Amino acid sequence: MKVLIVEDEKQIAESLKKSFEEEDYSAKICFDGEDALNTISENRFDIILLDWRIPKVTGVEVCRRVREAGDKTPIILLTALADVKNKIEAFNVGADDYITKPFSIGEVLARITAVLRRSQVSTSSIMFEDFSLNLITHTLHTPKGELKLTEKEFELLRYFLENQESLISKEKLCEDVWKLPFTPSTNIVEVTIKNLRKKLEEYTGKKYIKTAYGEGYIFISN
Amino acid sequence: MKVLIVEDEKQIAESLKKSFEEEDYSAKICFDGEDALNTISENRFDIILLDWRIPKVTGVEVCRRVREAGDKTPIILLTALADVKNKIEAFNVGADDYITKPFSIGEVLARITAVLRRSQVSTSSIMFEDFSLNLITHTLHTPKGELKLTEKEFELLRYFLENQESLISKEKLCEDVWKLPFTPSTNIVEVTIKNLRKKLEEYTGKKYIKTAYGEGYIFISN
DNA sequence: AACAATAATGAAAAATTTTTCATTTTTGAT
DNA sequence: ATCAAAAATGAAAAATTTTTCATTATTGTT
Repeated sequence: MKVLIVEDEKQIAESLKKSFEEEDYSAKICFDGEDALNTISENRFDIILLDWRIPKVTGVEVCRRVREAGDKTPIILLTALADVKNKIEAFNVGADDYITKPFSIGEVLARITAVLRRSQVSTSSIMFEDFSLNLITHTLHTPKGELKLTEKEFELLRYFLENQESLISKEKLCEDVWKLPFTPSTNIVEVTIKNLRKKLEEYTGKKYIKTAYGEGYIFISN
Repeated sequence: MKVLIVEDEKQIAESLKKSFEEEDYSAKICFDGEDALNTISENRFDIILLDWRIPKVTGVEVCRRVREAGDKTPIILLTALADVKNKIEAFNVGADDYITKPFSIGEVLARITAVLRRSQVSTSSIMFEDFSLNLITHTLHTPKGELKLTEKEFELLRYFLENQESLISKEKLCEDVWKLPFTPSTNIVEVTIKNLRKKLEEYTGKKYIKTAYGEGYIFISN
């Protein structure tokens, strides 16, 4: 889980960061709106915590521009004022939630969970670079056309997309994708990875699944 | 498509009803909030158009109670005032959209389409009576437990759930579920229906798929 | 009641998917 | 460079799903 914290008050930012890291989230801090926009355009985050009053470009403006660019990363706006007008503006501008300062860490974590749950339920497909995976039809949409994946290939790819850029061991894949309680004596994972790789490369021309010798696999764009 | 119109101004209600019927929607009218609540609890609608100012129980209150009862039928609130406060209240109370009077029929139809599209995308499962079908995992959840359907069974059941209580010919099923352009020389439909019926009855004890001899099938609760 | 048309069914065949297995290739360490 | 461990691969086997087929049951009409 990658969180971006956009907040100019160093104390608050650092304390949020620390709390997230205790939850095993990786957190990055931006201190102004300009920095935030650059960071967001270059990185993928699972959620963005965005303070309303930040230097250079306001939080609302950042949010508006992110949405304008077609980016649907969940955004929670942080504000000092508990004003309904602000609330409306926040939602109008495309934010997913709105938290009033002062807040407790617990509250922030709860809201994040809620927002993520909502945004996951409401997406019927997962986008990644030049392709998307439709979760309803199990179809892979690529520039070269679309194809239906088999059950296992679909489940594996979805798992990778939900855990992008993190190292996943073969054992973990067995547990989470195949629901097997322990390390397999077989090589089902390798075989399914081979087949998925073939289809992905055939349709996108890219090699997304890297192997980390002796450790596992990583789904990454480059 | 079943629409419920809750509106005490007879002229508006009748004109909406007429327009819907031209679009091949079936429309029912309630003239007050009490009537609306009873009707909603006894019938299933695809969408509810709910006027804000209606006798006995207000539209907002109707909306609130419907949601409190766990009913997620899309609701569009109609109001004479274009006030942001009302807008917030509408959404707080669980409405899916908000239209200000006076409105054109075209506007209402457009909003309905938008709301339905959104609500379809965001539901990850379809509920029906005592079971639900998870669209992501293709799992049928029943009081007696859950089971994963095969692809074809899943697609057939989903099609039935999306076209509840309407007569569907075998040819239509072939076209829409199997994507075959013409009447089959085979009985794939019958066979898949048999298997789906077996699973449904085994897990719910009920016979949902009725056959209309010489005409087709109907998915209905009774 | 008899009949023809339509639908339901069990079981086999065909097709597809998943898993296993034997072999080759790649990797990192010595 | 050599070696052993790990991963990739092609192809076969096993399992599952989909479709076909032959037969039986049901329905509406006469």
